Amino acid sequence: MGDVFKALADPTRRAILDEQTERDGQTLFEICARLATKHKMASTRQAISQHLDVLEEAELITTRREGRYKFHHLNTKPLRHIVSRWLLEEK
Amino acid sequence: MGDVFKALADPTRRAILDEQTERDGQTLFEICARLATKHKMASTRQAISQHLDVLEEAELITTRREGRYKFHHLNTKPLRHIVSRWLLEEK
DNA sequence: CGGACATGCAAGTATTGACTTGCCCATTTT
DNA sequence: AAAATGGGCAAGTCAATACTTGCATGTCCG
Repeated sequence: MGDVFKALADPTRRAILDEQTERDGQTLFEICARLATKHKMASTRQAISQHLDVLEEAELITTRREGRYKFHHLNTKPLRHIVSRWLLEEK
Repeated sequence: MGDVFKALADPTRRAILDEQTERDGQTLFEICARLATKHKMASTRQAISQHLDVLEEAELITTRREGRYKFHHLNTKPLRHIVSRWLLEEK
């Protein structure tokens, strides 16, 4: 399994998570388009595809194939480890 | 200000935060010693010093000088941004 | 079937980041 | 004052990572 923290280290990947928060279940091309317009990030399809691989290995997103489409879904479970590791004593 | 997520991307820095959680207000040498023994991480003083710089820039630790000693204190506030960014809808 | 569409794979480049090495400064101790 | 102690600075090395480039595969639609 991949490293959740390393997956979060890249700003483009965090923008992808933001985008998935706003609209879950997007395809690669949708993510590309919305990153370019809404987040002003002009990354190539291949670059974003590799970012998605990293996020998937860290289990921050899950994927579902349907014909030639591949949909990406957000999974926030790994993020809760961060909370339980250092934020146990919430005020 | 530094990048909180990039600061968290390194396992040694995360171990430092763990160590500070257990015992707050340590000096550089104390951290070196305890990382070596309790966390089995044999890093040099300079390496750890640089990690502490990164953590301080990310405001995950604050420092307090006293004579020739410099004490390091944990600050979890930046971590709460993570929660508010993706974990708003807790089950 | 053939072309357009959505995605995957892999090698190469380039930048970032972790660590080393060597020396320096300030404070305390004797 | 001199040595010991705690920490800082800066250039260089090496490995990890982000991105590019080019081509390949599978699916849908006419």
